[in-house]
Amino acid sequence: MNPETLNFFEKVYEVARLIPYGRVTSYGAIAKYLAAPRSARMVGYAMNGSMGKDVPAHRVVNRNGLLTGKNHFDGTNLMQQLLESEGITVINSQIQDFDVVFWDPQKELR
DNA sequence: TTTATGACGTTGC
DNA sequence: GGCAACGCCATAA
Repeated sequence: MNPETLNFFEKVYEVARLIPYGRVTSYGAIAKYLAAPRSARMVGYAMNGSMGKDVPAHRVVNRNGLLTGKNHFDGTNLMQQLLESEGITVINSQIQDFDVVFWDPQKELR
């Protein structure tokens, strides 16, 4: 496997770990921060490999604020409960006030 | 090796 | 402003 690919995955995990409590971000934002805006899907795939690690994958959603990856968690609404326990309002796998809780790594970390 | 698929995003209608 | 289609790119079959 390419070293750069490993670095890409590691950077995804690193950024995900930096997400503040009660905040969320999108796959595209992370991909853009990693200078790979065309590889947003790979970010999602990386999260799949992050399961079992110290990565808050539940804080990463798509640009719509929709919990598209909730199926990859054990329970059907586990991801939603995790977010709600952090003070984020989630209704039917849809984050409310997404623009408020949204956390842009490129803007915050710069 | 080629084809299909997907935790996404952008563009066109 | 909402829905459909296309593009990207790594993994799986």
